[in-house]
Amino acid sequence: MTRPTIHDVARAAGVSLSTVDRVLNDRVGVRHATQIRVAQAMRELGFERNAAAANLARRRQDRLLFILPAGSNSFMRGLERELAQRSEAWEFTSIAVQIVPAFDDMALARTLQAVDPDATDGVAVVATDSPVVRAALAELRERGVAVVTLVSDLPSSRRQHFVGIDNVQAGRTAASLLGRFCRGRSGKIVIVAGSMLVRDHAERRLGFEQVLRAEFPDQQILPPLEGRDDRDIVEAELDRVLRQQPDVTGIYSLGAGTRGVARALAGYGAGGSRPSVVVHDLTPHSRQALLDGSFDAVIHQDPVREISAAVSLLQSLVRGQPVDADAGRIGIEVFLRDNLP
Amino acid sequence: MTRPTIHDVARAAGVSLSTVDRVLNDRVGVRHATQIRVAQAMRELGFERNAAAANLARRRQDRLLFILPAGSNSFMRGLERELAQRSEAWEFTSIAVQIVPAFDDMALARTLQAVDPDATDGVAVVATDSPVVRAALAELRERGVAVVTLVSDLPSSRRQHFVGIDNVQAGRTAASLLGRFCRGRSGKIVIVAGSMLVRDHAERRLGFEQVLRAEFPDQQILPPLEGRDDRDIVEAELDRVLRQQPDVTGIYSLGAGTRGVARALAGYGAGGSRPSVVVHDLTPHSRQALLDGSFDAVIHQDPVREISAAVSLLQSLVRGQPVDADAGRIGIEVFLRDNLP
DNA sequence: CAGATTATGACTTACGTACGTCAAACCAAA
DNA sequence: TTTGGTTTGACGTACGTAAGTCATAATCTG
Repeated sequence: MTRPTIHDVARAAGVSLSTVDRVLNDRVGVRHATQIRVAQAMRELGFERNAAAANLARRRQDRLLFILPAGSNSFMRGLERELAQRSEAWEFTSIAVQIVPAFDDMALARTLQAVDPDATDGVAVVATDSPVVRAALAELRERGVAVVTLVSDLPSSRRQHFVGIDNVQAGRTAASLLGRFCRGRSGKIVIVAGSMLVRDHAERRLGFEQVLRAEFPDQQILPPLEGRDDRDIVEAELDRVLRQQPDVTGIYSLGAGTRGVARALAGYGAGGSRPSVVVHDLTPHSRQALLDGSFDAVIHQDPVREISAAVSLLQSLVRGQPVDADAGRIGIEVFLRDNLP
Repeated sequence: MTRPTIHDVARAAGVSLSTVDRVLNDRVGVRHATQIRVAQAMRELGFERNAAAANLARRRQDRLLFILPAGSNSFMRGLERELAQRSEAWEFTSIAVQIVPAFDDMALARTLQAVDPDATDGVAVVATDSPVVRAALAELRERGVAVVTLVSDLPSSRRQHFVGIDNVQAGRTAASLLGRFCRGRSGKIVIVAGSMLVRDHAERRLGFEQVLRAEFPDQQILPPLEGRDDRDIVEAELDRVLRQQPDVTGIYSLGAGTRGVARALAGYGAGGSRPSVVVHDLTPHSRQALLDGSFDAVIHQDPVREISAAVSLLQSLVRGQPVDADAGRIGIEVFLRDNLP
């Protein structure tokens, strides 16, 4: 009827509460045979540790730190807002946020070095890809701090997990959509990126070109524009290309210069002749562009899920609990005008 | 530093623990002025009730019941599996599942009448739209049981909330996709439904036709097939239509006969001339069809979110906590071959 | 102002687990 | 048998809140 407690386990296994506790929390001083007996009893009774009571008794607080890039990037600001709003939503966990200059690996490395291992149990970091960052991250792990990367990964570093979407898949998804949208109108496709030095952008481009080349060979991909996630640069560059190339059928914006894309397209009006447009990240601006029909689709990663996945993953790591290999994987969302949340 | 407790609140407000408890749990016997003082102190200290401790002390179990239709519908079986697997995942909540014949309003009404209000605090039901169901549901509410509808709504009934996707929006999304996929190839669009007597199917059709008529007027919508969610009927009917109408450019399957759609399309091979296909609900079969290229997109509702939204909504209702008006709204997901989870 | 009523305080027990201390029991080797 | 180590049990306190009892203080009623 009611859930079994450690008392029930103790009785069933014929041992004392202390021994059950020792087994449950991997403490030393239990003979192997006894361990087996207790584990057996737990299985038979279907015992599950009451997490509420456990957390209450263990008056530990997990202290987590999130390191995010500065700048006007709507997505990053969304993560920050989410962290601020829900910082009290996790039991027995305190969350700090630190903002560092964007695209600045030295600054990020310095910040990582300055993390106090005695005041921080785990770190989630939006990684800039660079050797100094890798080194600082490894050192942090040496000092016993759990580390996961967020949004943009740093593979073959000592980070324990990555939390975010699969950016190659995201690029492939964009190509599947845009290719279908442009079918029957062969022409040129423009890719608008932030910078190919950022890992997630490079991966998105890779996936996009894979699929478009293989499945929609009548579309020609132009060399990518690098807009540095700046709306003015993006607008100017894209405007130039659209003037030079009259037969652009599709635009894929894989970075954060979305407002620039919308402005460069303003000339087309509502006519059916404008290029099909797929961009990343749902923001007030991309939402508006979907609604007024200037964008066709938005590929999105949900900040809410991203944050909660990062928090629970770090909690598990810090508490030494086992974690799934793909625990940090966030789904890629596709929004059209009609399924906006 | 550490979170304030009721002790801190008591001290700050100059009252006893008992009084704080009385205020916190809306018990009688506190003068209004005192209430204000305590509430003020809570606000100033930023007090938040420790849910773990509260649940531990209040040894209540919320007893919830899920009523699902029988049959081979993959989506419903997915919900059932999810409930079975995670029935222990919610603290202080026990979950029971009851299966009733599908599309059978009398059976559903009888089941609702048989619910024991002394053993059940809340019910989530996949509603069949019918007066007897409405009546049984109203009666259940009279007897003090919280009720939400799941997946398929029953508006203007006494259910307190609906948990699921907005099915009109889902239909609109399908049309946005399919219309774009078929652009440049004007022709006929086939809608494959389960039954127009089921509310969610009717709503999806409505949304689909709205958008397709308004934005893609060169496509002609054929009268909907009613396949009763049966793969064999769907296959036969669709096969017949595809033979009679040579210029079908798109298919929208809004019910659960997905396997039948795949089989009817088998004749087309991998050529580019097959109709574009959008179906509902990600299942092993629709996933396979996406992967081998016979479907273009899947509109999905996530059973995991559906269940957890229903559980936490019912918990709030049962515990008398305030709930958001749109707390049960689940996002509409779009899957292509490349963003499959 | 007595008496009734209401508001408040003081205190207790309980929830299920963590964690510490101490002593007793057990076991193996000397 | 003694010694020294390991394993186990008995017990207590703590976590923050819920919920109860009972006494007393404050306030209202007539």
